Amino acid sequence: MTPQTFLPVDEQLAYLRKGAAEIIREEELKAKLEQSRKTGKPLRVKLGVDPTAPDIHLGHTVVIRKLKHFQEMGHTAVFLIGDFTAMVGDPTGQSETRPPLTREQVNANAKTYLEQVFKILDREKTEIRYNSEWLDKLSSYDIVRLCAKYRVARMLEREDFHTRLTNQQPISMHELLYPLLVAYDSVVLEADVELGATEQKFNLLMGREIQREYGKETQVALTMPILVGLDGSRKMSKSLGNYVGITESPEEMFGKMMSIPDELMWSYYELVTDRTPQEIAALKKEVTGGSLHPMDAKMHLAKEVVAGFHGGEVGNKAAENFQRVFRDRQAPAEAPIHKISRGPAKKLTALLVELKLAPSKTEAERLIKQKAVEMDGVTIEDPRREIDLSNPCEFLLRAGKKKFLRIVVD
RNA sequence: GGACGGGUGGGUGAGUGGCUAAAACCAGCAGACUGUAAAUCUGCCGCUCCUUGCGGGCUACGAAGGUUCGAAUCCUUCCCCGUCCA
Repeated sequence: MTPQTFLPVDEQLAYLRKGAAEIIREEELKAKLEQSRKTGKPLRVKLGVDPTAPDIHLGHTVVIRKLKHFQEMGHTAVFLIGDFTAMVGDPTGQSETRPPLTREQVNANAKTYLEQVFKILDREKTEIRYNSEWLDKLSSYDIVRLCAKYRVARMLEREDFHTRLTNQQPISMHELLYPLLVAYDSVVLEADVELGATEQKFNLLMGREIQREYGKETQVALTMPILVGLDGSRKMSKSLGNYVGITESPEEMFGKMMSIPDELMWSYYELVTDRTPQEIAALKKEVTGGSLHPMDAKMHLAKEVVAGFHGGEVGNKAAENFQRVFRDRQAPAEAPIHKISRGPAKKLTALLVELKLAPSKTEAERLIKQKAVEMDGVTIEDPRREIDLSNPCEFLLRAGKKKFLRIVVD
């Protein structure tokens, strides 16, 4: 590899620091950056992810985006798939032991994960590793030796273990192993920097200590804040349903972004866009000064996020569509089209379920009774309404605020 | 192994034989208002059928049996979780 030229350290640092919750220790990062600039050798930046779910959402992207920043600065992004540790289960922030995943689940998840990750990272420049590569090979002896390098009392200092202990909740032995294994990954990968969410702080710091124990240079721990979910209060997570999946359609994504509380948009600007801190500050000033409507500021945000995953053109379209539907209260320019073949008349309730606009007929009936269902802009009030499907036709069906479907009968 | 305590709808959690599809709260959904923000108000919030009715049926309170006209509630067995003692 040809020696690389890097931006001045201060410039790099300013960009890398953006949005970060904590850098431990910043002086070390600075020193490492200086060293790398001098030698032309990029830093190895580790981001470990456990493929515990098949889909990633905006919350996961915060830290991936930071890895991207390092990549943009010319450093080596090491994307570590914790295929082994996923089977152990990260106890971080868990109030209970996680059910372990099977190897098959983990592999399947890892695959879809990577596809999604490369919407952000540069595939060509990313080093992808799997920790089963080395963790699978550890002998019992190796594991005992690894365990010998850390003290129980210190392990139990962790907040999650501590609260579980005081709340008389169970902690399984293997959960104690998790932080050690993750730390060991850093030893093998010779990480200069490890990224993680704030809740990973303990694990990242542990990496430093274990690296030291194994005679390696210690990594810098850079933590990113947890992205708050759409509800504005709890962490973004799939199980809470307050998330934006990165494979979602532009319209859905846009709509979801617009539904976040106003105050939240600033942290979103910081954590899920590549805007510089100065730009964000300027924007914020405009809004507080009254020269920019908060909704417009939020629309910019939504547009950027959508554009990031679907392309700029699509972002603009999603914005236009949003204005059309919700500001001007018109039918969307392009609703997803659903074709159905001709047949006997069908009850609207059944149709709604079939089209997945309602989870059950009971629910569909409720929606109609609550005046939430429209056909071509006309509210349907009769839950017994039947839809004639005997002739080719086309209509726009709306269920609730957000769900539109253009039905084509042929 | 012993002694206790506990398992109720997405969550917390009431309910100790009929008035209970199961209080209350949270979450969720819809409508109004609006900027699909927040706040607020109203309604809904197991499934299904139709003649859409304060309608019928089915399923549901860890599991399986039993007692009873009737069980989330009583009995038996089992499973699971926690605490304390060893």
